[in-house]
Amino acid sequence: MPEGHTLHRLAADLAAAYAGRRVTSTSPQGRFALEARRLDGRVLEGTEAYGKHLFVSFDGTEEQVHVHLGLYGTFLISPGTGRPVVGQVRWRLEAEDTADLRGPNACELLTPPEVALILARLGPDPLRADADPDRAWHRIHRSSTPIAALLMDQKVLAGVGNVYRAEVLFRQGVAPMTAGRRIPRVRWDAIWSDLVALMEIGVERGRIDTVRPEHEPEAMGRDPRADDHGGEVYVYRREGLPCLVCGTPVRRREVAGRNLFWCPGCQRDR
DNA sequence: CGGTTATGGTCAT
DNA sequence: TGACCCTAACCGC
Repeated sequence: MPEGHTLHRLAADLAAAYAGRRVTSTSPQGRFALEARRLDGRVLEGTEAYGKHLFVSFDGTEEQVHVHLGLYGTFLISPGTGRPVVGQVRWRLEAEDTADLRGPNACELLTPPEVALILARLGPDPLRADADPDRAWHRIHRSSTPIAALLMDQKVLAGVGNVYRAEVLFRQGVAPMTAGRRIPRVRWDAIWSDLVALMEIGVERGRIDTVRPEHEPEAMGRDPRADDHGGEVYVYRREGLPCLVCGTPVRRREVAGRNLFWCPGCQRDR
C-alpha cells in the first residue's frame, strides 16, 4: 500500500480522529512499549507527512513518533475502543477510535535534531505545498543515472514509489533507462506536475489510479489476467499484457532493485 | 503448509 | 550487490 499518498492520507485521517484529544498509547506487541507508555494519556497535537515518513507530535514533549511503513506496514483506524488485539500490533492509539500500526519499518520516538536529520535527506515531496521541484531538477539534470532509478531515490524525490515511477514515465512517454541528464527541462516539468496531480488523486481515493478516461477499457471491463492491486494502472504489474494505448506487450525489468514495468511502444527516447 | 511476493529502506561488503 | 528487517496475502502441493 504505502507510497507517499498513503502517508499523507494517513496523516490527515489520524489528525481527524485524534488531534486535540487525549489518547491511550500502548504497544500490544511490546516492541514499542517503553515509548508508548511515555506518551500514554497525552493530548495528540498533530501529524505531518514528508514523503513516505509520518511524524506524530504530542503536547508537552518535543519528541515525535516517527513511523515508516516500509513495504507492508499498515496503520488502520477503526471505530470504537477496547477491541481485541489481532496479530502483531506495534502501536495502538485509542480515543474514540482505535488505530493499529502493524509491520512498520520504523516506529520510534525521536528528538527534534533526529527528525531534522531525516528531513534533511529527503528531496521535494510532490504532495507538499512547500516542495521545490528545482531541487530535484538540480540532481536529475546532471546525473547519468536512469530516470527510472532517480525517481525512486528519496534524496531526489520524496514519496514516489514503484507504482508512481512506472506510471508517470508511461504517461509522459519517457523511456525508463534515459539518463537524467538527457531529460529536457520541459519534460521534467511535465513529470513533476503529473506526479502532483496523480498523487493528489491517490490521497483522495486512497488508491493509485493513473489511467486517463479515454483509455479506460470500460466496454470489456478490466483484463482478467491483470492482477488486482487496488487501482487502475497502465503498466504496473502488467507484464506481457497488451498496452492499453498501443497494444504492445508490457515489459518488465529490474531497475534500482525493484521491478520496473514499461511499454516499449509508447516510451521511447526522444 | 511451505514458498513466494509485495506500493521500502538500511547496513555491510 | 546482497542480507536482512517487518507482516500478510496468495499460490501450488
